[in-house]
Amino acid sequence: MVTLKQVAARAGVSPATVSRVLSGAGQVQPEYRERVLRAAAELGYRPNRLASSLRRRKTEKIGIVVSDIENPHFTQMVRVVEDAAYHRGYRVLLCNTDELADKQRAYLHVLADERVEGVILAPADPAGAGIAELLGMGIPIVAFDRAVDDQRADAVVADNAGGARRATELLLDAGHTRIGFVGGREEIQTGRQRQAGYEDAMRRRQATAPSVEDGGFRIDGGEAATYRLLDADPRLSALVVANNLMAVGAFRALRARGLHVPDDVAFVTIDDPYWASLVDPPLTALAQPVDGMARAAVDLLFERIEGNRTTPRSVIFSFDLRLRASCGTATPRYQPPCLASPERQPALTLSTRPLPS
Amino acid sequence: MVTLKQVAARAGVSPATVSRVLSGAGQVQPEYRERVLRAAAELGYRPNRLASSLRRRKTEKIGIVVSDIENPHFTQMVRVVEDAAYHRGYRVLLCNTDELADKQRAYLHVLADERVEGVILAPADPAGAGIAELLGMGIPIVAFDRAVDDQRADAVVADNAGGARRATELLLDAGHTRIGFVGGREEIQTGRQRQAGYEDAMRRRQATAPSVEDGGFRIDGGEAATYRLLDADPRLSALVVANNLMAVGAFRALRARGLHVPDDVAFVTIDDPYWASLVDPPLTALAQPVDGMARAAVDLLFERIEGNRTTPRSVIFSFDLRLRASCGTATPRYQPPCLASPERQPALTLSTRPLPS
DNA sequence: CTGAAAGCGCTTACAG
DNA sequence: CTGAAAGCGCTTACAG
Repeated sequence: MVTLKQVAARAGVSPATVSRVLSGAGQVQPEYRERVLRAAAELGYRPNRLASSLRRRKTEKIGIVVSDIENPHFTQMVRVVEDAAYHRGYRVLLCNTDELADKQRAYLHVLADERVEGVILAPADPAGAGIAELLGMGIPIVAFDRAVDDQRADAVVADNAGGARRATELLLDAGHTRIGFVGGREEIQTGRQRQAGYEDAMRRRQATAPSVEDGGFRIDGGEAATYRLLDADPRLSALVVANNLMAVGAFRALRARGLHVPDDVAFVTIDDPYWASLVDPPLTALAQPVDGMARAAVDLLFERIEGNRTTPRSVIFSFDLRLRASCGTATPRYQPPCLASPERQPALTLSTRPLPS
Repeated sequence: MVTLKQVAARAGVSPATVSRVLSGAGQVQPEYRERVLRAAAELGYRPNRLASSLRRRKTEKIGIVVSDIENPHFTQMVRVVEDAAYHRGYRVLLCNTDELADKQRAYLHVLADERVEGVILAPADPAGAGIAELLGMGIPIVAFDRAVDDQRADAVVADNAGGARRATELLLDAGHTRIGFVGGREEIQTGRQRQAGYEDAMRRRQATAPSVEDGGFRIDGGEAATYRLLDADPRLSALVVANNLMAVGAFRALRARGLHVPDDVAFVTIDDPYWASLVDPPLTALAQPVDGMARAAVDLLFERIEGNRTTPRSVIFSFDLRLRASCGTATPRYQPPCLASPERQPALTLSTRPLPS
C-alpha cells in the first residue's frame, strides 16, 4: 500500500509538504504542489484515513443505529441522513439491532470504539447500557422515532399519542365501537404512546374496553396479533394498527379469515408506506413526515458535533392523515378533520425540555 | 478520552500488559489481569479502534455500496450482509450512490481511504473509475445484482435474461401479443439483460415489435415510462416491468388511466416485494432469492478477505415464479411452468468464468 | 514557504 | 510472564 512518505520521496519533498498539498492546508510553492500531485497520481496514492483521523482526532464519521433496516420508515431516514452527512464530508456507519437490546449495546460500543462523532439512534432498548457510556464520552446521541431515558440525548419523535388517538377517533366517528389495536412493543416509547392514544380515545368516547395485542412492529407479529384480536372478539369491526409492517401482517390475517376491508373490518394504520395506496382497499394512514424528521435529526446532531449547542432538545412532529378507503369512512355523516389541509404541513414543535415518556 | 496508557498507570502495569489483557493475546498473570480489568472498568475505558487498526493493519470493516437504499431488494441484502459481517466481527460502512456514477466513484475512494477489507457493490456504473483502483489496492469487490466490467471482481447475479424471458412468455402463452416492457437503465447489466430476455421472447414467438421504455429503476420513472408505452400503443394489452419500484409506478399509471389489471392490461413484474400479494390485483412476480444471493456475496467476499481464493468467481441465481392474479393467466388453457415446484429452490450455478455482459 | 521532529493510541517482536 | 522500544501513517506546532 502506497504511503505518504513514498509520495514525498518520489516528489523530492518532505512528508510535511505532501500533507500540506493533499490536505489543502498551508501554502506550498506551485512547483512543489505540481510535483506532489503528479507523484501521488503516478503511485495511485490513497491517503490512509485511519492515520489521519487518529492524528487529527476527528473521524468525520457518524453512526446510525436502527432497530429494523427492512422497515421503510427507517430506510427513508437512513437515506436522508446519509445524504446530508455525505454533503458535510461525513461517512455513515450503519448498524441494525433487530430490536435486540444486546445487539444495541454491542453496536453502541463499536461506534464508541470507532470514535464516531455522533449517533442517530432508533433505540431497541431506551434504557440500553451503551447510551450513557457514549454520552459520557462526549459522543452526542439523537434519538430518532423513540426517545431514550437518558436526559442528555436529543430526540426527534412524532406525536404518537395524538396520531393514534386520531386514528381511533376516525373509526369511532364512523360509528365503530369494537375497535382493536395492534400495538408494538409496549416497552418502547413509540409503542406505549400509540397505545395510550388509542386507549385514551376509547375511554373518552366510552366505547368498549380497549382490546390490545402486541405485534412487535413486525409483519409476522402483526399477523399473529390480529388473529388474537379477532379470536378474542368475534364482533370486532375495526382495527388500528401501530406501524406499516404490522399493517401488512394484519392485512394478511384479515384476508386469511375471509374478512372484507372495510365492510367486515375497517382499518387505519400508522405510517404511510409507498405501497399503501396500491393495496385493496387503499389504506387510510397516519403519515409521519419522515424526511423532515430525518433532517431535523441531522441538524440536531451537527449542532452538537460543531459545538453550537449543549442543552438537550426535543422536536415533535405531528402526523398527517391520508384518508383512503380502508377505514370505510366514506359515510356522508363523517367529516374528516384533516382533509381541509391535505398538503404535507407538519406542525413543528420545538422544546428545550426532554420529552416525558 | 481515556487511553490505554492511563489504564496501565492506574493498574500499575505496562501498556503492553494492558494490551495483552484486553486483546486476549498472550499470557498474563491472573492478578495483573484482574487489576487491568478493574482499572479499565473504573475509568470507563473504550479502546481506540483507529489506533488498533492502524497498528494491526486490519480494519475489520467492509463497505456496502448500493444504488438505492430505499429499494427493498437492496435493503434485504444489506440486512443479511450486515448480520453475517457482525457475526464475523466485521462492521459495515454503508454507502448509497443514488444511481450516480460520480457518487459511486467518490464512495469507492472513501472506502479505499478507510481501508475497508472488502466491498459489496451494487454498481450504479459498472465501468466506474473507483473499481479498478480498489482492486489494484488489493481490496476485493463482489458485484451484487449487476456485474462490473473489471474481470477481477467476483459477482452474484440473477439470471436476468431468463427471468424476463419467462415473464414475457407467461403473457404470450396467455394470448397477449402487444406486450410492453418497462425497462431500467440500459447501461446497467441488469437492465440490459432483462430487456434482452423480453425481446428474445417476443422475437421467438413472432409477436409484435418489442416496445420498450426506460423507467430508470425508480417509481417515478416507471410511472412515466408506462404512460409513454400506453401512448405509443393504445392497444397494448400487457406489461412486463423490470423491477419492484417501477411496478409501483406502472400500477399508478394504469390506475390513473382507469385501466383495469389484468382485464385491460395484464401485468408481470420482476422482484417480489413483501407487499406484492396485497395489492389489487396481487402481482404475479419473478422473485430473486435475495437472501441466498446476499449470503453468497458475503461468502465470496470473506473467501477473498481470508485469502482462500484468488480466481474470480461468479454465481448466478435463477428466478422463482410467483403466479398471482395480475397476469390474468388463470385461463384454463395456460399451464404455468413453475407451479409444480412452488418451494423456493433457486438453481445455483457456479462458474469460475466471469459473466458475459 | 519548507523540513525535522514529536505524537495521535495502539500492538508486537525482542530481550530478559 | 513482563516491559521498553519501535512503528503503523499521518499532521502540526516549531524553527528557520
